[in-house]
Amino acid sequence: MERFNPGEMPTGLPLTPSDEAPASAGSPPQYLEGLNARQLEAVEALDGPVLVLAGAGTGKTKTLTTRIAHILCSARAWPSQILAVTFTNKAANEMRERVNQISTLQVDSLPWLGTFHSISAKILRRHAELAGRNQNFTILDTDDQVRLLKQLVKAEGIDEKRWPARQLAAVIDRWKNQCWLPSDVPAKASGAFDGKAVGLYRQYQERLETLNSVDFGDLILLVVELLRSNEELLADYQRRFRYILVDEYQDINTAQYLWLRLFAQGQSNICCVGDEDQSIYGWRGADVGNILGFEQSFPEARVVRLEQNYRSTSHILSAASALIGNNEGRLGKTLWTDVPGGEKVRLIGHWDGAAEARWISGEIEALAYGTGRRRKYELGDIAVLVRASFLMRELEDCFLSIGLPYRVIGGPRFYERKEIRDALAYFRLAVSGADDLAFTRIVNVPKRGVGEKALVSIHDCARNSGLTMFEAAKVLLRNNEFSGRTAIGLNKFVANVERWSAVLNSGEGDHVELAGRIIDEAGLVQMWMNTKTPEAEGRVENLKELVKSLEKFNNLQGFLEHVALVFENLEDSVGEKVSIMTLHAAKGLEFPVVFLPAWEEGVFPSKRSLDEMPLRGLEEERRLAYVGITRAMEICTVSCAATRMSYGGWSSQVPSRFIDELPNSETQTLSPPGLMGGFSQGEGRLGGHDISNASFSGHSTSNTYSAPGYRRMVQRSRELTAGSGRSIRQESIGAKTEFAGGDRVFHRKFGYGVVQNREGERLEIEFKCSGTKRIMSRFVTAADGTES
DNA sequence: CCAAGGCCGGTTTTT
DNA sequence: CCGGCCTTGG
Repeated sequence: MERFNPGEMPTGLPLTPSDEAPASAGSPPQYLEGLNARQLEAVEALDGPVLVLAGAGTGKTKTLTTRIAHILCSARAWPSQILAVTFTNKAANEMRERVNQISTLQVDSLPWLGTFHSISAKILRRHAELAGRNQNFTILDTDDQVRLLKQLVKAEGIDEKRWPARQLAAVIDRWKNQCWLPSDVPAKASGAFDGKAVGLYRQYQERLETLNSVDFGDLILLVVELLRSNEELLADYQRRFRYILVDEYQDINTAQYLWLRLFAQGQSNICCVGDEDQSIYGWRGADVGNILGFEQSFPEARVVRLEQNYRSTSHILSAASALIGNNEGRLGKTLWTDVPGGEKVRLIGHWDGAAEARWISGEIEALAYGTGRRRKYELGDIAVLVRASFLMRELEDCFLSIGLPYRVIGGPRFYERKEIRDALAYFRLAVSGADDLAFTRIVNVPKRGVGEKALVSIHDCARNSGLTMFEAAKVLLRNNEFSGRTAIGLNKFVANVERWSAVLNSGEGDHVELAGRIIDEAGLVQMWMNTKTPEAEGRVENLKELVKSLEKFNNLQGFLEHVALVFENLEDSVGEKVSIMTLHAAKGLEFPVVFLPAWEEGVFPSKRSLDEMPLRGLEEERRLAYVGITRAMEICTVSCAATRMSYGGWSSQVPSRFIDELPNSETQTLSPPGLMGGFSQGEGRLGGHDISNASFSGHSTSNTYSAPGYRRMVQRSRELTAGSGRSIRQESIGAKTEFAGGDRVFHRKFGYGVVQNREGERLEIEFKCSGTKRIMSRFVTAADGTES
């Protein structure tokens, strides 16, 4: 159907193309069936601002996509008149797919459905000259950003150690999230970097402009600036975007809010969907205040609450609701389900992280491979969600050792890997010799004798004569400025790049083949094959993968334009596997079975976020806990350990306050065989929960628990940790002895030893069996000399 | 110019 | 305990 062609619509078209309305009048359209009353309300409230507060598992995406379908099917707007914004490409793709599924009209494309960043890039490319760029500007990622800043910091003669470029990048990023250009940075905020940050920010922006580049923050910021200073343009976009939809509204930052508001001031048909209880990105600039203040920002806004949950059992829901009820800054929702019953949230304490991992692996095996009624789950139905990625290690170690197939979601991104970035830099330089950042990155990768000194002289030459670094290198070569090895290496490099770029410009030959040749001739493959580290093989594989992925594009340029913004992580979905990921990565997902380990003070809630902002930090951590629990459909297990190894040391852990906040009525406390929670919780309680009936699964995890030696160790540890308090609100009142050198001590894991040295709380102890370790004094007790 | 060893520091992560 | 980054010695 021609009318749904995504092509550009002329501006100033009739407001309502209703004369061409599809035959949708009469009985309610089929796509509205199956929506509940609230969802229907959210779909049909098309005029004016709408805030949809969509709790976890309440059909948020369904509502959003149906709303788009409804706008289209009722002929309120053309596809090109709908602005639909998400945060991730994944969400955008899913939405596009589901609109197509719902709509029988086969909308092949909604041109303005995408992430904040990709839509901004699209707008910016059209009007690049107004932002001091040309249409082919490149988008720098964090790595490029830091490299560039490092150069500037160095040039300013600032101590790089005291003010690392990373930190400066973070400051600038924060300012951009606030929508502040250098001139907008308020005096009271400009103290960073000894007050030099604003100046560096200004230089950085100038540098970006001359490089014809923007960073991620600029995409939003520059679009706002563009529209603010061009009334015509703004009016044009406001007329175009008749309906605006925003996903995950709780995660937007100030710049994104201003961005949205500019577009929305036209028609005000803006519909934002979000859940303030799932706002977990405050640390990177997201401001919950935006969703809390929606009704002030958009007066007359209609608020629709989606509270019927279709995901979790009632116990899981109630536990999550009770937990999040402890937060102050809420608009308030009460999730409910009409499906009764289900398993209570399971709580269990362990001796240490390894025991916790072992227990989880045993449970997973029972659920997936076990016999009897419990065997109703596939590995793919099960997820382990952790607060921070360092917690994955112990799990992985354990899963590996028992051969339990798992997959880690959200590791390092494909295009952030060194080998990929190097290859991309070669492509960039071949496409544009002016890409100085690419040049600096790879001129000596692999090593070809072009070191710091050579680079500086190339840089100076380029600066002094206004050349690109690539040109400058050629000039210096011609003038014989370099000695033997450097000259040979650089000459070959220059010749290679020129040859590739000639092939590229001739327009002949296959770009996939060229890419392969570049990687090969540059010596990247050779470089990695010569490396003997275990991951080298994988890197060569990744390079092959990169070349293969080029097949989906028409040319190198097109590929590079997309690579910064939309490069999917290739997920290995081969076979059934348990998923391990961070809580952040789990947002938006659901699993029948969820394990939530390491709920311990300091880990979760994380000490650092509490230190940074005690109140806001705690609330965000609590929302993270809420996100975790609400991922579970049927079985949710929260666990903690009494001891955890980190940074090579051991530390004694206290159960998270969030465990206390789960009501007794919705939880059951399990105990691992032969061990009462690892902690000695006074009268057998875990975070205030009675330890009631034993493990649900009936399978016995491991016999090691009942081995006599193990039992003795547990017994011993119980005595030693007795009185360590059942809640963090109660400080440890355990025997706090001051130790001195020469004292004989006992440690639960390492056994008997002698104190060598003391620095405050830190003891250096030489253990009889385990060598010398550094231990906090509270983890050891005085040994009475009765060791056997 | 570069490879090997010491030292410091170390959440969460998308675009 | 690990990895990144800087210093040192070839």
